[in-house]
Amino acid sequence: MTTSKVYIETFWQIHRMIEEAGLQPGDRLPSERELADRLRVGRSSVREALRALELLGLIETRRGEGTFMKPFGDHQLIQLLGSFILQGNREKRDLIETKMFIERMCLQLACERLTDEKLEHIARAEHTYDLFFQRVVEATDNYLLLRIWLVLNDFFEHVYTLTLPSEFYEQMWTALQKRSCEEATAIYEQYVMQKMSKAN
Amino acid sequence: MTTSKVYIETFWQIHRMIEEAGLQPGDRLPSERELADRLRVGRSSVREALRALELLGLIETRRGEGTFMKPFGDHQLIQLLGSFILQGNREKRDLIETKMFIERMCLQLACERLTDEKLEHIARAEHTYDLFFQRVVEATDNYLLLRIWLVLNDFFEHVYTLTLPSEFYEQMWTALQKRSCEEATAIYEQYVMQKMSKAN
DNA sequence: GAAGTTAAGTGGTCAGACCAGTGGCGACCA
DNA sequence: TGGTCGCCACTGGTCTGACCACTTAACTTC
Repeated sequence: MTTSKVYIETFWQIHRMIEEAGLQPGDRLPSERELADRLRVGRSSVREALRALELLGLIETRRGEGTFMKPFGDHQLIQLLGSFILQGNREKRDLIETKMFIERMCLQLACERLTDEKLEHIARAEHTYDLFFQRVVEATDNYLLLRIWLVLNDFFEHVYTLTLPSEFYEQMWTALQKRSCEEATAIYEQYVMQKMSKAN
Repeated sequence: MTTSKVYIETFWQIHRMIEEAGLQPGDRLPSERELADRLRVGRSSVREALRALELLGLIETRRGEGTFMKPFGDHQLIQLLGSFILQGNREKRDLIETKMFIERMCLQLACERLTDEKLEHIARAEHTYDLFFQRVVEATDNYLLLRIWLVLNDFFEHVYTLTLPSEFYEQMWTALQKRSCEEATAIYEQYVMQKMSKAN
């Protein structure tokens, strides 16, 4: 009311600055020190504002290089999911259930849309669950879905570590190569869902 | 995997602390200085982590008083995020595709878990798409899924208005009453997906 | 007992220092 | 000439200590 918080003010000023300068994805923002200087606020306030912009997915910071506009029209609605974090086992169950459902959904979509190029990309992925599956989700060509999955996976990693045998990755890749939705789903259920049901 | 940035680590540590202490809405968190002391990081890092939690709607800070758990149910973030949406066609496609997929997922889950009480609740819902479907999603008993759907729906409403004939609601309710996943899915595809494919 | 004062604690902000990466520029060498 | 190496300026990341504005509660005073 009386004095609005500086970092909020700064947030909007930077946001306006981005709009007025017409910054495009990949473009660089002024350095934190210069922003602080220009807006006549402390660097810490600038940083708190930048954190918000980062969380919203508008910018990306790279140490030693600078702050950049993030690629893709990245409406970060999904971050809202963060509000679910309020404690409890029930939320964990919900998280696992939702994540598995979405992953199966992605497998289906991937089978429909998979290009040879994307297939190659998946093949080259390391045999860790998150890296492998990220490429599968990318193959769906649905950026929103990717965002949702990334958030779910991020939370998931703080709860469990999922390691699967090499056969899983090999069989899954074979199924994807054949674009066989049924086969991919079956493999997923056999390995992942079985393992997660035991973990509960 | 390993996040080198302190403020991200701190974010998760505070989050864990909230969980383990079982903090409820309205409860107070330790002061910034105490958190910094306890987690052995600088106060500025604590503040950047708190900013993130605040943006996610988990906490609320009151100058001179402290930091408190926030009651959930706040839509303020959605409004904030709303100012960032620059709707491209690709994003629309992703939104519609994802929302429809999730709704079908919810139909499946609802058929598995639907209680008579929830069924009644659905029956009493008005015949508007969002109100009807919200109750369906609620019937899945998965709060995370509900959160995701609410966000998707919120944005969806800024793009389209979906009106369906009464038959849809009646047929759907009949299918749910029978707990028939196949039937419900078929009705969904017949009415919703058909209509949306034309809208594109 | 009530009103006013004080002191301690809290979030908000700033300035300055240092660390750790990045990248460009110039000196040096083959 | 062409390449390489190393220096240095600049960037984000972090910490510290200081001060302000505000709240609360204990204390003093009438």
